[in-house]
Amino acid sequence: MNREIVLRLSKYRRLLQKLKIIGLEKVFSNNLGDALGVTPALVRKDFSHLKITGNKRGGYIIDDLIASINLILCKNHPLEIIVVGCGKIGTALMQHRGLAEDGIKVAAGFDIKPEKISKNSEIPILGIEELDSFIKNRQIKVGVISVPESMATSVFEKMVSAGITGFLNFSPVELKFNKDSQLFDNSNSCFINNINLAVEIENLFYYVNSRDKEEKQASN
Amino acid sequence: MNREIVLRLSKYRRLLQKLKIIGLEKVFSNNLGDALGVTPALVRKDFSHLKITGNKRGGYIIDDLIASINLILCKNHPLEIIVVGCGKIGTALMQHRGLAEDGIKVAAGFDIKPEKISKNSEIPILGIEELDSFIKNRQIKVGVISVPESMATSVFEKMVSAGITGFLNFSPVELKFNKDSQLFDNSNSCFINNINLAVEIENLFYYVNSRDKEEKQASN
DNA sequence: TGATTTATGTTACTTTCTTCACAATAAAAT
DNA sequence: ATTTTATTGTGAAGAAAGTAACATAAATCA
Repeated sequence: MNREIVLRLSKYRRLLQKLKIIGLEKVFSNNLGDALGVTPALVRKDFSHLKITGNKRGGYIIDDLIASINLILCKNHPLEIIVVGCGKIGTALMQHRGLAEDGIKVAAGFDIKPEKISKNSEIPILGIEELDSFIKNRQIKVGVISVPESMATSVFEKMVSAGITGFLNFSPVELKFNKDSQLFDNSNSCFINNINLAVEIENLFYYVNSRDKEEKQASN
Repeated sequence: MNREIVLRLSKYRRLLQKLKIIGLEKVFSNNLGDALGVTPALVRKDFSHLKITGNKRGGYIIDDLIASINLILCKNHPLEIIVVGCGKIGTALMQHRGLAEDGIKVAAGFDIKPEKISKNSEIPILGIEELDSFIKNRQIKVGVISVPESMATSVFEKMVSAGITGFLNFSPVELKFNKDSQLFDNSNSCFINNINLAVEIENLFYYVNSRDKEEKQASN
């Protein structure tokens, strides 16, 4: 399934939970569309695609929707991740309330610096040398990379070989899965979400400035 | 211009600077395509779209490419941003090396808690009450929102009315620019990049798990 | 100088995602 | 019971982004 649909599912889910708390029981494609800024037709198509069916003139039952989406997003058991690189961003992520609120648990952090290690914290921080065994023992599948640029590729390869298949990468290196590489056997492939904060901000500046330019032209 | 193209431009730029440091002078669409994981045709199309022209059989001159992209991305003057909400994520961002390395300067942070305020730090942290005047005086156009969910909308509206038009939003609220709202005059519109970390991780779990399911089916 | 090689620039194609539009149908109203 | 209303579900149209392919032209080589 398309990444965009899956992202929308997460957002529908968040919204539906809020509506439920408020006390609503049914919701229309129209409402969900407004909240997400998409057309109601797309909402209905998303649901139809997932075999979720509503009621003519009655909309969708919120509880049913949440249940269906939970099933698809595997939200019925806790989602365990690790964070590799406990610098500012890594630590911020480990302590981020939003994750826990959404049922995501950070099983451990890892760092190369001995002074960062604290095995008995609520979320333990372990040395890189324990990375491989931890991932294998706990069967961790998803990890965050928040190490400096120079370490990113080697950390990535360690994580892949230990069994991680989903990556959220905050290092500026554009990680990509190279099927041709000897390192990875073909049966494996992995999913990488590269978030480069500088690039995201640069991108905003482009649009802000291009709008300013347009306005200047328009005023001439 | 399409968001995807602009993101690729940032990535080309990063790469080109590295190639330049190594000592290269020319580069082929092929090289850039490999590095970014796209087809060479798309690289050429991107450049052609930007009126950047190469040399038949000779590829593109790296210096020229960098200069053209810098112009488009406004990288010839420092890009000043503010960070509103100096919790874990906000602070991590303010001190993030990657931003400075890419010519992005955090002009100030803002927080509601008096104990966080420190007007004389290298990057000052000011109270929310100074937000409006600071944005207006310094003509800041781009801001990061890293406040708790409950504050996000009100902070967003304050920033819009002070003149911010580009937003990187880490709060779980899906901010969107509502033209119909009385709050915003129609001549303004703004660019919002919502990054919901929990949603990004959920998304990875979906793919990781769906691959596992496929494998189980295949083995039956 | 002419042939050959190699990378660009661009047109046409393909694919993928979204919106439009409307038939189907369930609930509500009369 | 019949009509009206409101919302779903979906097939067809449209838009957008990326790929493939090839004519074009510069550089090299003979």
